[in-house]
Amino acid sequence: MPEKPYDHIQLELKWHERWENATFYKAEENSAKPKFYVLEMLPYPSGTLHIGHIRNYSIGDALARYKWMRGFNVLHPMGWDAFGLPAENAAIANKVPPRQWTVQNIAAMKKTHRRFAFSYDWDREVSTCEPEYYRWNQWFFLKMLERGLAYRKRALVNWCNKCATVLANEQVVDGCCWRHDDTPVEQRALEQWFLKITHYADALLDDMAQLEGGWPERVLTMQRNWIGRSEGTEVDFHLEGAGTPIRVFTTRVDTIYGATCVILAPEHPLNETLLDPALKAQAKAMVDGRAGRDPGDIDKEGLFTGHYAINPYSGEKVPIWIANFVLMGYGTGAIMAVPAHDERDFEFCRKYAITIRPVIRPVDGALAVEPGMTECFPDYGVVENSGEWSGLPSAEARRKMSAFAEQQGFGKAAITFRIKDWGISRQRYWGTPIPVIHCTACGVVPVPETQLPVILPDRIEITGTGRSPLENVPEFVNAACPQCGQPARRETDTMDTFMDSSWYFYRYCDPHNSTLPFDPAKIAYWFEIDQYIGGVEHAILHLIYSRFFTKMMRDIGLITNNEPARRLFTQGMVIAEGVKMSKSKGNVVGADMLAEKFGADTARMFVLFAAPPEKEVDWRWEGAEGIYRFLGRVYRFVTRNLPAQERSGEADRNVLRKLHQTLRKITEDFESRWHFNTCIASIMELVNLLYAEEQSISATAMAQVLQTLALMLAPFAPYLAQEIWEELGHEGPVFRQTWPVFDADLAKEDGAEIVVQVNGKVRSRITAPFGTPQPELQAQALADEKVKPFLEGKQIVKVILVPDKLLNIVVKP
RNA sequence: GCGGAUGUGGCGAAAUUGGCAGACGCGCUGGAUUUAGGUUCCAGUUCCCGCAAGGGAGUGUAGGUUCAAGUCCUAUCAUCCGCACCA
Repeated sequence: MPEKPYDHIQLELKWHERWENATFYKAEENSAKPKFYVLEMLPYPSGTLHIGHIRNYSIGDALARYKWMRGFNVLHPMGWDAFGLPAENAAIANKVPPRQWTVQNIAAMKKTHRRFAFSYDWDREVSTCEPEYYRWNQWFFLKMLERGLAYRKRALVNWCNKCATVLANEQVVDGCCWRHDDTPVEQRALEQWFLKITHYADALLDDMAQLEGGWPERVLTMQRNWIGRSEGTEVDFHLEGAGTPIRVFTTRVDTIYGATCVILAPEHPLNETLLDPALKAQAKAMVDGRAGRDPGDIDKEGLFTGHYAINPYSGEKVPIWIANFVLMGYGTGAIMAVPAHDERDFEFCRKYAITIRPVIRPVDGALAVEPGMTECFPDYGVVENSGEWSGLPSAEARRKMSAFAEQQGFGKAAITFRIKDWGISRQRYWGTPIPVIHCTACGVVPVPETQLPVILPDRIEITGTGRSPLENVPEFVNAACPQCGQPARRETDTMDTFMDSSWYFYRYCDPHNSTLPFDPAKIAYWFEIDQYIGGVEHAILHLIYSRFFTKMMRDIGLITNNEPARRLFTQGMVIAEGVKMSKSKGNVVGADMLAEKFGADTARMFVLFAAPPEKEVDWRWEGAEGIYRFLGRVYRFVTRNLPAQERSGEADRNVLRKLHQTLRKITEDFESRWHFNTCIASIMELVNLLYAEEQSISATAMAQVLQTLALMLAPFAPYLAQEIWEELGHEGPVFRQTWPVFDADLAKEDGAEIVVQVNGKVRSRITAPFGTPQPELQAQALADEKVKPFLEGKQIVKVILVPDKLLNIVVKP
């Protein structure tokens, strides 16, 4: 048959229509097959998919299709992280209600999704802004409230005056609001709802052992740092005279005899009673002065309070200072300064001429001498000049001195975490309403479960100024107290949208359940997620919240797994012609643009081909043309060889060998490292060989090759693979066929090609049967015309053989 | 400042365990097809010398280990990422 031109538009359109109502991406409910849950991070419905999304989904899609072909019952769902501030901003800018804006965007993006034919089970689609979904956010909130895992407290939050709202930490850029880069963010004390993630701090840290190997080390390290567990001692320094003692946290209680002052954070509550008005003002200025600034370029500043405290070990009287480098948010908000053994304390005490007293000497050295010290000695060593503790090694002193503090009642061993409880209150409209009611008589009353969901009202005016938009909706705000029935006020804050994404992947398992967030039996079947794929930018926030939710759900008794995902893969970014893509640069490569220019197959295959998936990809249009050419080459070759013609068959062995080598490579890569770039390259090599040998391939071999080629392409280029599958006379979806098995014997070379080196330099190559022993190879090599000149007049020192690979003759003059 | 990753042709990259550096693709050059352009097909393409055969050099830089180093070790530079007064 004459070859057909590769008309990707017609070809993709044809299958697009035929697949419109296809059911073959549905996960089976009761299956005898082993299950495989592959998940890509759900997108925010901004309105368009870009090349970065396409990369993420192409990786997941290739894996899902491969797993199907390997006989797994695959769950491959998709949804929308549909709440969030951009919808509100759009509402202000374009006067479009957030819901309408969001729903339109989802429709547009779903269309693009379908165009790319990603293999999702759309029946399980989840959109987090729908009451059927967010009611379970509220349900989880109530469960946490019952267990004391959700609580309300006054806390400092980031506040932007121009937005008149709280900002999340990640919306503070260089100390200013992300929307107003001329407006410094203020710290304001507000009543906020918190989730007690710190309750699970140890579990989150310890269970990382289960993730080792399955999650990127980088992500685990980032989480470990974020949780920031540190073991130390809390010690009370009593005030000289009366007053609440100052509790400090230190990891180096062994250095406490070297403590020459106590330093409080400028916002430490004790300052209220300790400071006179003038000093209070200075302390306040200190707090404001460091707000949002890069800690690296803030100079250490402090002031003496005029008060003294007593070191409980030595009985020594030390001055109490306030300094800007002591953080209220960590430990107890107060430290003992040991300038001789801590870099920051050293810098501070030098500046203010506070005594520096060495008390730790290096194990094999002498105690430093002051005055004259130019740097501190922060390492462990041997304790000196410390009363009864002198002579002990640091580690032992830490233990014994902690125990002593506890015995004497002025302190204890303590563990401090860097991670803080998760503040989830947002003074915004487009989010999940927090299901509580404020009653003047009963206080804060949870909305009863039976009254869920608390529906977010649609009729609302968003101006972008003033208070939370919900406060202006009387029919929302005014409610009866569930306890006493008297008129009360509904909470108008909504939840952080990270709530939504913390458990959506559970909902996929049972998306239409109206009595529970999901049926535990279904979770027991599908979980853990076998492969989660997404960007590394979520390493901390989303991925730590998700792990927290999983532990909370386990403790409620809903699930039995400890962790949400067994394996996590973080794909690299996509940049455009060397620079980061961004709306402001106008260089965002949109998915629809791609589909129009080259078709979905080319676009998704190119992002896989351009680099291994964990690396950054540089999008270049010319590069994509190469893939387009390749797909055309495949299609033309297949169509002109149908039906296969009887030819000599001289090349059969060669071609079949290459075929099985290719198959082996792709199979092994899917099972291990996912270097799809080299997988695609090896298919190209195969096709290049087919072009070269076209006239010498028998009909039998040709049929075999074409069929396997279609199957191998199925995970990467589903449209083309399907079209070929049909041209070959088959029915049904190609990606539901069985993945072909490679034949190790067919893949084997006929014999070994052995590189002959002289002093490590390649001089010749010889062929020999596999396993030829050294003496024979050596004889052959020594007789080789290309090798001889390099041996002349030289003495052979030794000969090294790497069996079936290489022979190195070492000579000297 | 601390921690991590990366550095290979004009470009994206490959080399999975110390054993042929540059697979595959882009771009470029030449040829065939075509009225021409495009498409398609074929060949060439790390650098230097050479008509060629061939030779020499070469994986950020400088050393080292080894018969053999892109790969291991030491130092150093650059880029990117993360953390950053965490007591």
